[in-house]
Amino acid sequence: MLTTHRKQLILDTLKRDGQVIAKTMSQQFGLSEDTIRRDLRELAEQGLLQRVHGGALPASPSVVDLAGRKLLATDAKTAIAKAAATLIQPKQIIILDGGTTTQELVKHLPLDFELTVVTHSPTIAVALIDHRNIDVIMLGGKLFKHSMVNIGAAAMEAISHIRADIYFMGVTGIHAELGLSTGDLEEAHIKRALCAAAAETIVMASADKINAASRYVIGPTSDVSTLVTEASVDESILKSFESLGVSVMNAK
Amino acid sequence: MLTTHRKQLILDTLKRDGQVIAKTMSQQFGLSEDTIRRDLRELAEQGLLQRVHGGALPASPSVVDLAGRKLLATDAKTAIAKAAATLIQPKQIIILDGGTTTQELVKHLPLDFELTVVTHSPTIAVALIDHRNIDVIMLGGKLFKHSMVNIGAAAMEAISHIRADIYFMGVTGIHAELGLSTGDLEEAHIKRALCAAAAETIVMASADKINAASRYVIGPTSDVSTLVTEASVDESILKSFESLGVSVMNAK
DNA sequence: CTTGACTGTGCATGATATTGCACGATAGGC
DNA sequence: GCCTATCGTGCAATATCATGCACAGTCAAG
Repeated sequence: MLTTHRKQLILDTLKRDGQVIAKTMSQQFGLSEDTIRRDLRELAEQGLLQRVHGGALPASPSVVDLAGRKLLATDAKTAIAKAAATLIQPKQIIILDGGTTTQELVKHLPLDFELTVVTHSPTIAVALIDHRNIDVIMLGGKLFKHSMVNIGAAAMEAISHIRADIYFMGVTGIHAELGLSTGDLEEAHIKRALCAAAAETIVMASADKINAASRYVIGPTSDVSTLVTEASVDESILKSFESLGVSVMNAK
Repeated sequence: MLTTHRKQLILDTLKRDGQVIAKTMSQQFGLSEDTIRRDLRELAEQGLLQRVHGGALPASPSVVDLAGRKLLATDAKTAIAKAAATLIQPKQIIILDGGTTTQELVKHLPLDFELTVVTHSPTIAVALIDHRNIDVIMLGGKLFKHSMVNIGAAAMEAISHIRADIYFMGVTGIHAELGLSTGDLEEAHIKRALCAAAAETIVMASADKINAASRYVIGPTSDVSTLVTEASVDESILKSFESLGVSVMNAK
């Protein structure tokens, strides 16, 4: 048996069962555990799986995923969301991204505010339950649970029928030269499309997102009409955004 | 068993029951309480749970609870949902309506169940957050807050691209002669379309829905393959359903 | 055909992780 | 305040791991 073939079988087993146990594999192939361990080590180096004591798990660790799901908004996020909420006029049509900051924004809208909200996040839709005068338009698609937003072709198609006043975008990074970025390719596509579907785009970003860049680019920073951020951000950096045509709003 | 896997199961139990008891877990895994305690300690260090005397509690209030608590389910509904859950096979594609009963059904699916769920209800989508092996496809549309489901032309269009194994339908009334009915015209349209998009339709209905009729008709009762209901319903009425080709399942 | 470099494998060895038990400390019920 | 269940820590036994090395098979150059 080719080692490449064996490694493929290990990956297949991992995909099927969600885990691989070194001992079981060694028995199955009739080889020593050492050999399997070597395979696992090599596959781990290639990032194809995650090594644990006794065997291996899929590369994207679900435990980390659970750990990363912090729904707690910081004070800064609350302040930013509150400031951003003042930019909304009654009866407008606005697009809301998923994410904790937009979630906070919803909390700062009066319960009888008149508005139409377009969103691809079921979490946002649920958060708007009690706002009796807000019409919610949901964009469908495949739910990307990491960010709790719908993505994929169906989402893109749905966006193409939308024309909104404001798009409130959440980003992983906003950089004067490198532009807007996020951690997932599909999400980047969706955000780009939403940006195009709205007359203006407002980015809400806490200090750690400013002049940071992530893996996938959404578009140039000049696409943004207003950036809402914290007061603690360096003046000169904000100036560089303003020179790109972005009006900066400081939440205190 | 991998220790990582065991920890995952502990977290699953915690999510499902809202608490974990060290003694119970040790018996379940056939390990000493010391080992469980060690696991709990480590998980607590990662902030994934909160350690208490005798076991552990969730670290932060669950999103599922926040969304689900508002709608309280009766004992009958719980029993019906539990029975209905047994009709689902792994790796199937199922359509879930909105409503309290389907919400209950979600709670009875194991957290590692493999499934594709199509839904037009953001509430259901949010409830499926922790089911790591369930792919969620959301159908967009205009959110009808009364039932928390997406309706309208966009929803209809999205449905036309779907082909599922089972559709779990919630109804306001199921009547031997008057058929299936619901309180909103748009919803009736959607339900009709979803019914056509699935190989079989399962209706979950508590006693008060049986032989009741509402304003808008979804379709004939013969469209239903299985009716899941309570034991308290009159035998002769259930017989009348069976003569229409509906197989009746009694949740006790 | 022979030789030597290379690869895949299994085994030995010391290192590390996991587990169960013992024992004293602590918490919670009454 | 007492009693019991639970807890944390240290320790020993076992399982699993990484590393180095030996051996067999492959392949290509000489």
